Amino acid sequence: MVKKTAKLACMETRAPQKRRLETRQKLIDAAEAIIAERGYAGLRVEDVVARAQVAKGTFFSHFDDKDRLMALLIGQELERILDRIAKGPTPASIDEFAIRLAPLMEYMAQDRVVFDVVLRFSGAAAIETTELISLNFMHQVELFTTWINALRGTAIRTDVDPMLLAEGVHAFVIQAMALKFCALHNTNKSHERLAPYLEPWLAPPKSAQ
Amino acid sequence: MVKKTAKLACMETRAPQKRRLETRQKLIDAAEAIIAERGYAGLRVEDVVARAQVAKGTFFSHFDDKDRLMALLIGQELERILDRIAKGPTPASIDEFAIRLAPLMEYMAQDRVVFDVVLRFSGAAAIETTELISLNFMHQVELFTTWINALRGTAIRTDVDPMLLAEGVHAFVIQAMALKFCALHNTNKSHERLAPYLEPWLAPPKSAQ
Amino acid sequence: MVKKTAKLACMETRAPQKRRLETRQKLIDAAEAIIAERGYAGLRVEDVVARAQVAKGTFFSHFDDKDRLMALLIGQELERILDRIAKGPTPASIDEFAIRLAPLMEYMAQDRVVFDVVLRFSGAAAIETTELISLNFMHQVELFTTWINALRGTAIRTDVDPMLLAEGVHAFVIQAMALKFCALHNTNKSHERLAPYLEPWLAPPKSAQ
Amino acid sequence: MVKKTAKLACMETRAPQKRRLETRQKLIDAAEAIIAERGYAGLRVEDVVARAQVAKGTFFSHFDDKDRLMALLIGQELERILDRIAKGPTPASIDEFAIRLAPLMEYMAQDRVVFDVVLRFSGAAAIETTELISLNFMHQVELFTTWINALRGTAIRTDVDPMLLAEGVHAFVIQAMALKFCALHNTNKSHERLAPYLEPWLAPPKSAQ
DNA sequence: TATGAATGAGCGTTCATTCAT
DNA sequence: TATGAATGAACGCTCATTCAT
Repeated sequence: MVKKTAKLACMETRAPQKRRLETRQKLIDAAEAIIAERGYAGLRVEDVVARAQVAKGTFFSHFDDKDRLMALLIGQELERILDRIAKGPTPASIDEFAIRLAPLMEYMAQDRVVFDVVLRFSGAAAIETTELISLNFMHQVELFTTWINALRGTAIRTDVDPMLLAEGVHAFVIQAMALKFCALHNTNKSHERLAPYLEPWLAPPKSAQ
Repeated sequence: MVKKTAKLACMETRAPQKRRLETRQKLIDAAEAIIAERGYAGLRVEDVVARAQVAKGTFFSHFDDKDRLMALLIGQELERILDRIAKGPTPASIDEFAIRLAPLMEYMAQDRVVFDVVLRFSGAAAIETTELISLNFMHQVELFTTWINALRGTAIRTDVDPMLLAEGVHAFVIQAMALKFCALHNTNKSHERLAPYLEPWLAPPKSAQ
Repeated sequence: MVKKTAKLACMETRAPQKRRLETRQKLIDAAEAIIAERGYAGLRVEDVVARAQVAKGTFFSHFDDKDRLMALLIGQELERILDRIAKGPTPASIDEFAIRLAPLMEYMAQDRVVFDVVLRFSGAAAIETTELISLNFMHQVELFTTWINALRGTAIRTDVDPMLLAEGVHAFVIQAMALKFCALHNTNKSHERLAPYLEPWLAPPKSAQ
Repeated sequence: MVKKTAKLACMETRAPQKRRLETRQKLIDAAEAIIAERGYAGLRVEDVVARAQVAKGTFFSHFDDKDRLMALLIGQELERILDRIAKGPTPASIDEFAIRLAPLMEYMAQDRVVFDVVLRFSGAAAIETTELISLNFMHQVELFTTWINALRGTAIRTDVDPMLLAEGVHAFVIQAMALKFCALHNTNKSHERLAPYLEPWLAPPKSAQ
């Protein structure tokens, strides 16, 4: 799996030429079109290059890997979704918290392939922090922390560090996504899978045990 | 991908003959031996039948699929591990709770292949509840509930339904397993990934906010 | 392909028991039903025995071979068709001759499998004259000879032995059937493939060259 | 059975590169060598690629199918045989006509596999006229017509269109080939199977009935 | 840079036939 | 007799990736 001729990170590369960028975009466009038609699982390098009117080798001169392209595409989409969520109002309750996250979860759980890529690239492979998916995860925790701080003391408990709570939320999001693929817990709405856990996780303890 | 001559669920199938069961066991034994030697990723149908001294056609008359066999093997192993855990003493604290689950998590996270199969067969594909992995997940929740009930009122909060707590624990287990493949959260011990979340999740609320 | 324990032809076999005959008939019925549904190419031993509610081995205790069963089925059908043709009036012209043979040709050319079996069992394998298809071929030549004799001197030439002519006709029938599978000569009606050859073959020579 | 990524007929395919042609030839050569050693029935894809020192995938990127390769090989051989026949002198009699065709018939009837492939690819499957076997059949009729024209008026009748006669001859050739597999008519020499039919078919009518 | 031919290991499948019970 | 589990050799196919031009 290790690329033999990995480009050195420090290598001074002159600005990519216009033609190269165009080719890259053609490939991305082709891939997105195919995904729109056939889903992520239906994405095949062969089809991408055919659609982009480009040779197979060209693909691999632009993307190390098919998975790398997917990670890029998925990362972009995650950012778009998170942006849209961030632009909305801060949730006023825990329930709303869950609801606001629905689009993110829906997207991640839509497809086994997305799920796989998200997991793979959110972590291990992502030491180079250029990986969009990893960045997005950080953005998610940041957003959650903001929200938690806003509700802290009212709807949200104060006995746990907001950051840890945020990470926990993120964990629940991932888990709820994973459970999408698990019939045992499969209710229809993703936020309905999330909320039951969010409540005891975030709510302030009832006064008396 | 639909099996052409799938056996009808309602079909009168008389009990398999002794020889059939023996052959099945030979296949399973062969597969386990190969996995022990070369790991799950090194399992090849061709080797299994060679080792079991059985024809390839026989393999496919017993298991739909290589993945199906793996799901069976992994399911068995999960049961074995869970049994061992269940036989041990009830954990006395939340930390111990996490520690006791380590073997389960270690096994599930040992290998991407196991991880994949567990996820795939725990859920979607497992509408047929014959799937061992699904069953094992239920067993896990049962065990957790027992433990939670045992600690309820002392180490564990009483303001949340034990069953829901148990499901939450299971969710954290899965998530921690997933995070094994995620460098950002990758600490060495699996229970160390689990514990930070288990504490606020299970512990009784501190007396005053 | 040679059966190891072929039954000796001279073996005194007691009359088959009723149950055996019933099983045999169940198999034949099942096979015919499947052929009606899926064509000869779709006939699989597995399905036959399933439909007949009989074990696989039973099939082979009744028919040496799948092909043997097919030869039986096809032979029966050929006899039925030839009988129907023979019951009709003697053709009054060469064209009619061709037309009268259409049902036979249509049946034989309907399907590559039928074609194959007919060829195989009309000849080589058919040294045991019990083979229905071989017998049917003889019946065909007999019928043709009758017809040729009826028209001899009027519509049909007298300079060639009627028997040879009959064999030639049979040859043309087979050939026209074969040509069904050959696009170059593929006109719609089988008798239209036959007639052009029958005319110069059977017609009396025009008085003067 | 429909190829998933069948190349569109209209697709702009630039001329294949030299290397591709060489590989193709390697495959063909390997196949021919194997056939020479083990006969058509002994041709196995695995052996072909092994001998050609080429990957299995490569085979299928060159030929849809094992049968397709065979059709090519057989078509080539038929052309070679027909060329040799065409280079010889025009037959001087009907008997010679039959004799001259012997090599063609011998080749086609040598082997059930060849016979099958010839029939399958001469016809139905051969709508794409690229199929060599179909082309060869046309070439045969052309050659026969030339011969018939040469003998017309002396050894061959004038009351039937030469082209129709030629097609009839071709039909007889095919039929004689088919009858090779039919014991009832199985004389040793193929032209001896052909001649009896050729005589009344081609000869001028005797002066008086 | 771009090209596109080649790679290659293994999977899933087929199904008539055999044979021990 | 009937049973049905097992056989087994090959085929077709996949498709991301490599690499020489």
